[in-house]
Amino acid sequence: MPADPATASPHAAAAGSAETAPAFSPLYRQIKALLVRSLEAGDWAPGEAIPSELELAARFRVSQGTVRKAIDEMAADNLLVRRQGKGTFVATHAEAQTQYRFLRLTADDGSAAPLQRRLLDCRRMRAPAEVARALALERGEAAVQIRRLLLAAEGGRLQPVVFDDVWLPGSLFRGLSAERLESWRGPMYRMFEAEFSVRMIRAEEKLRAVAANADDAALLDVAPGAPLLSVERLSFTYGDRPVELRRGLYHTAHHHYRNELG
Amino acid sequence: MPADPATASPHAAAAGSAETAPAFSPLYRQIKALLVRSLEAGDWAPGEAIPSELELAARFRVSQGTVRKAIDEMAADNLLVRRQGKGTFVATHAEAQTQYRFLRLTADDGSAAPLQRRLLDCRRMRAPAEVARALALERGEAAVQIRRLLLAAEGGRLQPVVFDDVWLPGSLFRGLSAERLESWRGPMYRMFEAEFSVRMIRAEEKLRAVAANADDAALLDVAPGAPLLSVERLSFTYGDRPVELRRGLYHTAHHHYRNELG
DNA sequence: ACGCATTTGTTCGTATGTATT
DNA sequence: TAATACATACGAACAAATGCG
Repeated sequence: MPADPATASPHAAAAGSAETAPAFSPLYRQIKALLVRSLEAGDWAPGEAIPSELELAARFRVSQGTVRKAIDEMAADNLLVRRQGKGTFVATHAEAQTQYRFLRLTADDGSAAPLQRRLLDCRRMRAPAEVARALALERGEAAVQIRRLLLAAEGGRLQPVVFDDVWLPGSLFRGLSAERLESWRGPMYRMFEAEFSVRMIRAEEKLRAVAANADDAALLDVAPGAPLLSVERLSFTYGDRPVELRRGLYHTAHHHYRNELG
Repeated sequence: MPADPATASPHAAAAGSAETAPAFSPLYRQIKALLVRSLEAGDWAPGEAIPSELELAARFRVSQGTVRKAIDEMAADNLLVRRQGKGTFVATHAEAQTQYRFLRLTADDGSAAPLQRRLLDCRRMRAPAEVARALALERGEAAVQIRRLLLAAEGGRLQPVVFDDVWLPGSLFRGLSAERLESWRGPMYRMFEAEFSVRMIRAEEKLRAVAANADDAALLDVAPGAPLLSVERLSFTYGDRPVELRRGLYHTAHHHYRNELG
């Protein structure tokens, strides 16, 4: 019989609490919870390999199969990436397949040319009420606002396609500045995890069609009133804590937002 | 040692073909392929239970664990639904959780009031070129066009929110008529699988913001030129065969399209 | 170039727990 | 209560991929 991995065996846990929602949790889920906590605590850096299944099994005093099932779920959650023969690695926003995991914009002609970035500004300020609410900040707490354009090369000319307005909790992103953003090569989310240890795990988006106002129209080089796709994104890190509010305006004349329904 | 489930053992299959893409496929994937073929052939109707894991294991001469892994993947693909203590069931577009599996429209206030349907017309005709291409039909082959509105009760009045323009292959939907659509209670996809044995497994959507033309504006009760969310959906059945092309126009003043990024 | 050790992937078998009827 | 079906957990063995000596 395996020793208990946490402070209570699954059966003791089941018998012990009689009122909470998850009154019982199978062993592999307890292992998963422990592993998630290790990820959260930064025990293993993004891109790094976690210990092998056998080692984890020994550490937790459970069978390899139980560890395997925990890791399976975490891989399905995009927290880990398995590579046969090599090991299991902490997921990153840097890898080829997941490079722009959260960007669903595609050119209508299917060309996968990466978009150019143009930073408009990056400022620290008190979070506006709406932002504070979304990010669960106190009234008047600091926030960072980033505004930028993404541009596509169309017929030789750079055309703006996306206007992003990003809000981050100031407390988590001390030292983030326009200069650091400018000098960073690679996806923004990669920078967040590498430089600020903030990992975007999951996001919820709300899409709607809106008419361009004068400012948006000027930025995106469209006529005022032109239809734009508004994408409001709330991104979460471990423990479903919201850590980014982003509002994107997409000019969808030659691009579209693709989605897969399963 | 288990007898081979198909006509060749995994190793024989691996040794046998030296040029095809999936030169080797693990046993549980071969089982999965067999089960998918059974679903496709209609061996078990939607909503019906498939044989138990132990029975399938005996039938295919493999262990229960191998069947289990095949079923696990099919459940992840939304082809099957597992229910502890009861059995494993063929997925349906009728169940509560999956009732409107493919409809991502949500009211801004979070109310989950179901939308009313209003059928505009249902006609058979030769498929237009664009539709024929999307559905892989021959030139001039028959198609069915359905047009309808979805309406929400807002402040006591019914307001149109979605205008759907649906195209189906005529050969698969013989006998589909406005009358049958009118009299059907429940999701359209549920009707398709129950009455025409066409199961929508998966879909790809392309979203963009467009300006309402005169006809759209009249149907959706908005001003001409108003921004609308265009959702172009291509739905697939088994074997990734396209069986529906749908273009929805969403009025997103009080509703939005929600999406989850993992 | 070859073989070996390591790590994940696959498959089997068995026992027991939990949910449903 | 008993039977059935899926869920969890263990253990063992071999296959496939990788990397190193």
